[in-house]
Parts: sequence; structure tokens; C-alpha cells
Amino acid sequence: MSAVRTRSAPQDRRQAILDAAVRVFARRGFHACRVSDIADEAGVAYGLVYHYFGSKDSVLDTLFLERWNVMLDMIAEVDATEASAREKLYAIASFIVDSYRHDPDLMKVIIVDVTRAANSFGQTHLARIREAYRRIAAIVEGAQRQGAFKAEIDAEFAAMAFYGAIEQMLTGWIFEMLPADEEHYERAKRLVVETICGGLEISGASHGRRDADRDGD
Amino acid sequence: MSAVRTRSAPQDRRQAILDAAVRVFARRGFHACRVSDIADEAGVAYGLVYHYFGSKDSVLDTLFLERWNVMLDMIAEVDATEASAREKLYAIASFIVDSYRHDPDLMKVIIVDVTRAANSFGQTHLARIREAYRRIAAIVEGAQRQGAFKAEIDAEFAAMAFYGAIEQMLTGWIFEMLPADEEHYERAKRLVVETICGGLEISGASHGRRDADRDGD
Amino acid sequence: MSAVRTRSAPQDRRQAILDAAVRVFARRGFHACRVSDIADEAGVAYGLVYHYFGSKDSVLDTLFLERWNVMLDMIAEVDATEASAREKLYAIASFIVDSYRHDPDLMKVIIVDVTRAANSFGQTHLARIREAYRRIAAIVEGAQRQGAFKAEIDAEFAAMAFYGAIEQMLTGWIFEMLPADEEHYERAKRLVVETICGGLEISGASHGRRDADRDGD
Amino acid sequence: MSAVRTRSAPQDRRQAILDAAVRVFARRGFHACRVSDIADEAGVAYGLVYHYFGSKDSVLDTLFLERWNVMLDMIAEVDATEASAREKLYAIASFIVDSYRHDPDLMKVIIVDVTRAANSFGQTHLARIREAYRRIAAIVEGAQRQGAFKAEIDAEFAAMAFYGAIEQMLTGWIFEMLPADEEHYERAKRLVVETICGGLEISGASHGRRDADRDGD
DNA sequence: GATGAATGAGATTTCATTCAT
DNA sequence: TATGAATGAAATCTCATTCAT
Repeated sequence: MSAVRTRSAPQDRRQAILDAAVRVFARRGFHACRVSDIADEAGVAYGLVYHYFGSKDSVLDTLFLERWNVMLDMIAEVDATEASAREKLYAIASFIVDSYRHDPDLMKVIIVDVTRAANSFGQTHLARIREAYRRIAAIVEGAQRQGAFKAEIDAEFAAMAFYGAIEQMLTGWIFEMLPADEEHYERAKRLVVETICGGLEISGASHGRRDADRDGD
Repeated sequence: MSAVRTRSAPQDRRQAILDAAVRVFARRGFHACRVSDIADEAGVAYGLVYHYFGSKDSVLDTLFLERWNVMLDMIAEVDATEASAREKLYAIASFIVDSYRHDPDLMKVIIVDVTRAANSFGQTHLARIREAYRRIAAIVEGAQRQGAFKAEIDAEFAAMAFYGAIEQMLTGWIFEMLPADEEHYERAKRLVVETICGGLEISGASHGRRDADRDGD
Repeated sequence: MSAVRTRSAPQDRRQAILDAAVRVFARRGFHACRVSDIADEAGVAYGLVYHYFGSKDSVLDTLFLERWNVMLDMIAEVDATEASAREKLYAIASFIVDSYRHDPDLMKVIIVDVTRAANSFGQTHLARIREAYRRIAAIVEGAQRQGAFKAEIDAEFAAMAFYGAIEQMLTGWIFEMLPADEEHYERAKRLVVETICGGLEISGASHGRRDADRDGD
Repeated sequence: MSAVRTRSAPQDRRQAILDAAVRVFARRGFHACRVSDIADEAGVAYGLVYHYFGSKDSVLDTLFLERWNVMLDMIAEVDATEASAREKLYAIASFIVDSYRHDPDLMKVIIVDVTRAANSFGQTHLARIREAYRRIAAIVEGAQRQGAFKAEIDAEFAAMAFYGAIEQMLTGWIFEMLPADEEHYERAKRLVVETICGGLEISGASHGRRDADRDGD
């Protein structure tokens, strides 16, 4: 369709740097990578990394924020629907697991070098990371108000446990401690929702769902 | 009992260095700390750190291994008892939460700079860290064999979810995202056990236990 | 007179770059300014700076040489007149002070980044800068030959002292160490001429001149 | 006297670095020198420069301040004596010229890279530099109060002219524009004092001094 | 045991300049 | 003319580790 170009469009190079950064960060970790590793992987001079991004940090910031914001938006959208809390939490677990399935390198970088790097980037993006926990907690609170979840459980703790369980399973995949295939991805989603919701739901309160689930046991 | 000493015994200095390392690592993170920061905090010359420990890494290794091995032993002991899986998992959750309550700085260092530092110390100690997951998974498998837990759930995934949920709550305390007091520590233990076991147990199979747990609160 | 132009003439751009350079160099110094700072100030792309000038250095060279040559010409012209040495030196002091009054930014750049930057541009333009001292020295020598100035004083030293005194006062204005207003500009001219000539003149030899100067003030 | 040592005392190294810095800064200027140039010249690893001085800047700061403070003290001492203003100014000119005679490299560095580097170190040490001008101005003011110097001349301008004249002559020696030998050093001192004071003194007021000075020629 | 001066590999970042469009 | 993406040499500074005393 479009004419053959002997030279890439400017934005291609920027994106190429981001893509290369994901690969090298995933391979050896953000701190072990030099800017020249990114540039070499992208096939550009390293000065260009500084042309598009102000610093090495800024490259990781960009990778993280672009993806994290998508997740925050997704949670907000899900929460705005009429679905049950269990369905909402399943959607979130699904999104995260599918994100990993779709781009495991990017998710590895985000988890290992940002959300779990509490003394460096985790600190920098703390507010943004907390926002995710808060939105998950909001879903739990909603379910508590509607009588679906037990009121005596701290929504924030439940949200942390839920998110922590998912992230740890991703960590298991990342470091090849857990089997990673389509079947296990799906089972992981169900596991985390069932276990967490199983303990949160009031017996009988969510009959349709719970019974359906139990029937499947 | 002990003779009055005008000069600290050699081992006191070694321990003073370890204690100082916990404080400075907790404060700013392992990577941001220089060897001289440890030495300054301990009130010794930094050459002495190299006398007792071969390297900066070795200091963290020591801190991690000493504590982690205690946990591994504890899990093994717990698993050797006749208690129910739920009780065993509760004991583990208790141990971890109490470890944090007793020495939050040390636990912060272990979690932030080792178990979650997947590209540096997490890598080094991967085998030892996995051993903990494996032992937890063994408890789940035992319960599955005894018919208390659903057989179709992957024990390793369940173990990861369980451990991940606990670690994330500790992270919440560490970074002051969750309220940290005696009451919440206890509720956190119950939350993680109830939610995880709630989804793992076969309906009715553990009722007695669950009630027993509640009575004990 | 001139035709209406919807687009600046080429030379306007070149001049705009020079004018912008004076402003940014005066603000932060030549070395602290990037080529892009000049271009931004001029409202052009920085590639254009390289179109009109071969390098960043060349911009400063141009600024310096254009002005310095005017001064050299002025000294030569003054020396060619029949005026007394005192009058000639007064004319030079006047020219320099008035240059500062007229365009303080340009003079700041010339003094700070060229004549006093002995290890960079001062080195490059040393010959041209010395030429000014030499021409001033020539005036002193002329006065010595005519018996107006003491013969035993080194003309070159006197020229340096004279020029140094003026430049230092300009420096005082540039860095707001001295009051800068019309009255002080005029007093500075007289001060430097009177003090320097006061020590150079043979007692009684220049009385008439001195009185003449005073009458003219 | 002292035993032969195969290893220099710690402070020797620090001083060796300072001495080396003077040599390389004088040779090529502060900005053109890398830290490794200093270290190479001193025969030490460049990490040692950072051991003793926090930064490259700090090396120059140290060189400047140590010498400049000596001069400030000298001016204060001189001003505290009962000497005439002319004698005081002569003492200052003498000190500066002798400083150059004694250690031309150090004076070159101080003048070229600090007092005349208005956009870098001159800025940093502006207050300290001004203090020298102020103290010289104080001498002029004292002479004005005593009726030795004309009251209508701005003392601060006179101080600037005086200092500027000396510094410019040093610059002349530094860049080999003026003959530098014992005879010329002495003549330069007299020239600057005679010319400046010649214009400042009230006719007849200082005849005794002037004659005395002249007798000494 | 204890000290801290000395070492130097290695990382980030800046920015003048080139050149395809 | 005019643009600004692309290049890469070069410089500062950090800090774990060694080792003579």
C-alpha cells in the first residue's frame, strides 16, 4: 500500500527504543542494563535514547505508565458495570493474566522493576500503584454495601491479598516456578478469584454465582 | 555471671554490623546504601565489614539466610504435626506476620531487597525461596490427599497465591498503605487463611476447623 | 522606502541569531549556553545556526570581531588627530563606557567570554586583543616623545593599567558591584583618565589640557 | 632527621594533588582539564581526588580560597597600620605582584579561572572577591576622611580601577604580553600606585610621601 | 582485630555537529 | 533556506574492594 521507505518515520525509532528496552530490561533487569544496551538492541546510537527520553529512568517510567494507566482505566470501566463483585474481580485477574500472556517481557519489567522495586521505581510511582489497590478495594466495598461480601473484612486488606496473589503467580511464571500454558493461565484466573471471593462472600448471599461455582467443584 | 568487659567481644562487633545493616538497608534499600553507611551506623571502620563479611552482598545474604532458614524449619515442623491444613497455613501466616511485628526492618529488607528483587538477590537465593513455596505446596497437597482440599486445584499455584497474599499485606504495612496495629495484624492472618482456604476447602469438610479457629480468636 | 515583506529577508535571520546570541550569552555565559538556546531565543531551528555560522564558536567570534574592530578603528582614528594624549585616552575611555551604556549585553559577552576568557577565546583572539593594548601604548609613547608624559614609565605597562582599570569598572557594572547611571558613567571616564594621566604626566606639562578638560565637563 | 619512608604521609598526597592541580590548570585552564589530568600529574589514581575533594570544582575552590583569604587578611592588617594610603596601596600591589613572582601558576589559575571567570567560579566566589574590593575602597575612604585623597571621587570606583590595573598587568605577564623580570615587577608596583594615587591625591597634600617615593626610584 | 587511604572499572549524561529531507 | 532526528566522543562521579599499617 504505502510506498517503500528507506528511512523509518521518526516515531518508529521512538517505539523501537521502547520495544528494545522491554527486551533488555526483561533479560537482565533495569539496573543491570546500560543505556547503550537499549540502544544496541534498538540499533540506534545511544544519544537517541536521550533525544526521545530525558534519561534512562524516563524510559522505564514511560513503559510502566503507559501500561499501568490502561489497567487503571480498565478497572474503572469494569467497576462502572452492573456485574457482580466476583465478576469484576475475575475481569481484573483476567486482564492482568492476559497482559502477561500477550507481552510477558513487558509485564516482567513492570512487576520486577517497578511495582516490586519498592526502593526505586516503586517509590516513584507509589501513588499510581496505590491507585490500583484503591480501585480494587472500592469494588470490595461496593460488594460489602450490597451485602454480597462480609462487612467485617477490611476491603483494603482484601484488595492487597487479591492483587498480591495474582502478582505472585505472575512471578511464578516469570521465573519458571510454575507451569505456563493456556490451560494454567485460565486456571490461575479462576483460582485467585475463587479463593479470595470464597472467603469474602457471605454464605448464600451470592447464590446464583456461588452455587454455580460450587456445582462445578 | 559474665565478666565485666571494657571492650566488646569480637562477635559483638559482627552482630553490631548486621544490626546496623538491617537499619540502613531498611531505611534506603540495599543498593542505595554504601558499605560505609553500614559501618557508620555500626560505629566501626568500613574495613571491618570486610573482615567479618567477604563483601557487601554477603552481609545481605547472611541477614536473609539466617531468617529464611528459620522459616523453612518452622514450615517443616508445622507440617510434621497432626494439625489440619488450615491450621498449618494459619501457623505459617502467623509466623510471617509475627516476624514483621517483631522486627519490621529485617522483614522489610528480606522482602524488598531479596524475595522481590528478582534480578539480583532473588536470583541468587531463588532455590531457597522456592523451597518455601514448595513446602507450602506440600501442605496443600497433603490436604488434597486427605480429601480436605479440592484435588483439581494446582497445589503450587495455591501456595504461590497464599504466600503472595501475605507478602503483599506486609508490603502494605511496610509502605504504610495499610493500618499496622495489633488488631490488624491478627485480622490479616485470619483474612489470608480464610480467603485462601475458603476457596480450597471442599464445602463442609473443614467446618469444624473453621469454627475452632473462630473460637480461638 | 523598503518594500513590504511578508517574510524576513535572509540577512534578518542571521542578524536575529546574532542578537539572540548576545542575549543568551549575556544571561548565562557562552559555555553554559547550548546552540539550541540561541536558536530558541531567535525563534529558529538550531540547524540554521550552522547554516549562517560554521559553529557555536563562530557566533561568538563574529560578535567579538565586529565590535572589537570598531574599537581598533576608533583608537587609530583618535591617535591620528592632533589632540593631547589625555584627550585621546579620554576618547577611548568614553568609547568603551559608551559602548557599555549602549549595549551592555554585548559588552558583557565580549569582556566576560572573550577578553577575560584567557584560556579559550582570549587565546584565539589574543593577537587582536593585544593590538588594542599596543595602540593605546602607542598613544602613551607619543606623549612621551613630545615630553608630556614621563619617559621612564613603560608605555605598555601604562596601557595595560589604563585598559585594566576601565575593564574592571565595566565588570563592576556588569555584576552590579558599582552604581550604574549616567552620572557614574561620566565620572568613571574622568576617574580613569585623571588617575592614570595624573601619574603619567610631568608636573605642569599638561596643566593647560587638564584645565581644558575640566572646562569641557 | 626523620626515617626514610617508603610511603608518603596521607596529607602529602592531598597536597600533591593540589600542587598538581595548579600545574595542569595553569597549563590548559580549569575547564580543559579532566580530573584524570590532575591525578596523572600527581601520580595518583583519580579516585583519590574524590577522596580528598568532593569534586573537581572543590579542588579549584580550595586553591582559590586558601590564597585569597591570605590576601584578605593581608589587606586588613595593612589597613590597621598607621601608614599613609599610598603606602597601604603600595603594600597591596606589592603583595599581589610578589604572589605572582613567587607562584605564577597559582596566580594564573586564580585570576584566569576564578576572579575573571565571571560566569562560573567568579560567580561562586563573588562575595569573597568583592570583599577585597571593599577593603581597598575602605583604604581610599580613610584617606578621603583624612584629607589626603580628593573627597569627590567614588572610593569604590577608585578601588576597582586600582585592582583592575594590577590584575591586567598580571594578565600581561601571564600571557607574555609584558616583560616579566625583577626590574619590571618593581616598576609595575610603582606605576600602579603612582598613577592611581597621582590622580586621587590632593595636590600638595601628599608631597612628602610622593617625594619620599621618588627618592627611592 | 581494626583502620581508612588508595584504586579504577564502569555508568549516566551532555551537547556540538552532521545531514537527509 | 530551513528543519530537527541522529550521532558518539568525552567528562564527571560513585563506590565496592584491597591492603599496608
